[in-house]
Amino acid sequence: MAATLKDIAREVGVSVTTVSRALAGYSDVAEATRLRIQTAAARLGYHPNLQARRLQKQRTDTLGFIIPTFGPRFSDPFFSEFIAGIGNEASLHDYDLLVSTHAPDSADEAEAYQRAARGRWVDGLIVVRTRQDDARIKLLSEHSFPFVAFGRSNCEHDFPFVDEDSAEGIRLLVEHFVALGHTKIAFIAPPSGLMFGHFRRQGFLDTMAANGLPVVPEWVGEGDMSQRGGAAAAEALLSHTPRPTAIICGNDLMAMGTINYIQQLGLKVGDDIAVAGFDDIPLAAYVSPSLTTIHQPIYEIGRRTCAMLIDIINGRFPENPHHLLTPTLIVRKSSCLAID
Amino acid sequence: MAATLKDIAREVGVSVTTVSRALAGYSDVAEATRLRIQTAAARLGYHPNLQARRLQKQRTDTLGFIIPTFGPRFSDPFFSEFIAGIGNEASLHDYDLLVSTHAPDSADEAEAYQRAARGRWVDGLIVVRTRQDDARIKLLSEHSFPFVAFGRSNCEHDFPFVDEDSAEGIRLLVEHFVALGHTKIAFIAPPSGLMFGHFRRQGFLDTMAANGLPVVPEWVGEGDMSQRGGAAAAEALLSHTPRPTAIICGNDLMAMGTINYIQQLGLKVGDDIAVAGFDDIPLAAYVSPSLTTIHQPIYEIGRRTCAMLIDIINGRFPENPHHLLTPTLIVRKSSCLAID
DNA sequence: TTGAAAGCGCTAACAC
DNA sequence: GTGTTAGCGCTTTCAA
Repeated sequence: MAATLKDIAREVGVSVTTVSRALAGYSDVAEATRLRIQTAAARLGYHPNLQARRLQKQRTDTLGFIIPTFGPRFSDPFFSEFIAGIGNEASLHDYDLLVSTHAPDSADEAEAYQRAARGRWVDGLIVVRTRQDDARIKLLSEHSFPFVAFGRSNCEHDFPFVDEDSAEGIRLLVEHFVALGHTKIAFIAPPSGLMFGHFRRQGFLDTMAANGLPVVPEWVGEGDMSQRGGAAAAEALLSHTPRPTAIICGNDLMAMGTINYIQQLGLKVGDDIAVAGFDDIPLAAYVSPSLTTIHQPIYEIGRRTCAMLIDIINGRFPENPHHLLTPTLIVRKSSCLAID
Repeated sequence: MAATLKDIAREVGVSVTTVSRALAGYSDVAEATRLRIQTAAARLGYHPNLQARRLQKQRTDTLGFIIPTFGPRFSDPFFSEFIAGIGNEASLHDYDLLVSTHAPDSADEAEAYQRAARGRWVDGLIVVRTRQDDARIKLLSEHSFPFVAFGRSNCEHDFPFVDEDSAEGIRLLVEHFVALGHTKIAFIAPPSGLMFGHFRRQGFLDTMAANGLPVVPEWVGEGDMSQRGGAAAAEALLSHTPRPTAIICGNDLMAMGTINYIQQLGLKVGDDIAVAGFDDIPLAAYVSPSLTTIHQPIYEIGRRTCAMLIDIINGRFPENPHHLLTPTLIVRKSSCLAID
């Protein structure tokens, strides 16, 4: 069906080897021969069989990204932004990107990582949403399989990562509210099994303490990172008296759920209750009121993570394999309608 | 490094052939032998080399999805939702999903499709955002390369697709506004090079005519599907007098940009000016005012597209290769604040 | 029930 | 400059 080197060789009357070298641009081929070969290749519509090349070269020129997602869908804008980053960086370096989704910590997921680490499925992996005692990191580290994580972890292995200083981000948010005069500040944390959930929660507790503010247990909730989860956590928080006057949410999606719930109560966000999120997803500026949040350059993080991985795969181990990015506070109306 | 069939064969003292058959579950292997082989395989941590298997089997068990995107990023939630659909369906059938991004109609994109069609890069492709005289469809059809499109086209080839009846969706929107008493209705169309842009525009013109309403040229704009594009088009529309009282946007993102611009003018969306979108992205319900729109079950469409492709790859050509889905109107506040 | 041999399409070491 | 040979790891006739 598709033309092979053999077809070209037969056509031109040379050996398969010569064709291979001519097309690969080796210098030890007579220009005349190369020309005839190139012509024939073009005429036959030759494209190399990638499987064959990969088997021979013992590399797939493919990167893997296993999305840890519960349920059938991921509506989390984080992933699309991140995929765009790694995808574009990968194609810049002629790598393909293989994407699949598996529930976090499922047998399914473990199997996928096994396959990657042992089956030459891909040349390297990108790991996101790092977890406490992350089994993925353990496995890959033990197999010395190339990978880069978005997120730190608490395991004994040292591994390359890009991460954002989540605790610092939360600190900015808390101090923003303190500066606005708030003292009754609530927090809706991401799941603490996730490392960034842990860091964000810790950042909240530390900054509250540093400012001499009390942490009311009823004002510290937890949500599953979705709008629905945010709304549910907000409902729980706000059913207690006295109410907090400000709510920091562990991510933007939960902040949107929170805003929605507050509005249902007939209260005014940014006036009666201040709200902030974390991530600065593209729509954060468009919801109403617009969302005060911490900017994470997800696209850029994706690119850097991917670039680092490609370096590692090609034996260029980075001098500094631990990138910790400094977050930026984005003040919008949800924290105070009067601002701006 | 990684264990191969040969390693197991040496270990157990049988031939590679026997190991292969034992592991593949063939019945012509003595149970005792199989057991020894399985034990050895487990102990050595054997995982088949996928490249080798693929080369031999002449199939990759991989599906390709080339995202047509301008610029460095795709913040369009459509893609993440769609990828989730195809990704999950693919993994259900043990297919991998290869994702890459290329600018529509670029040389780059053409090359990627060539590679797919001729280089045994993937077993089949999913094509989205079909275009007028779509070169991708032409190429794949001529090579009889398995693919399924999300969207129809105007080319001479007959090909399998899943699509939504965009014209019908717009009809629902126009008649919704007509029922609310609007007569001055504007439209911000998606690029007409895109087939759904064409259908949506046509749906608008037809329904306006059917209702005896004038189509004012200044009230028909076009945007690039982004918030920014929507805001720009809205600005152009609203600079004319008289102003329209309702604006139908070709997608939700543009509707959000439009809403934003209207609010900047100090006007009230759903009161001074009614706005509607198209797609029902997850956040449509969360923006303020919530967005009247046409629901497209993107996730489900992704799944069906993918399922159809897998059927085709495996020689099960569908009885009906043309799925046209009926859209649903979702009425929210942006079309009329008074409505629930 | 098992093994030998061939071949998927490509690359690379080595000879000529 | 070019060809011969071998081999990547696997599956699959075909014999034994």
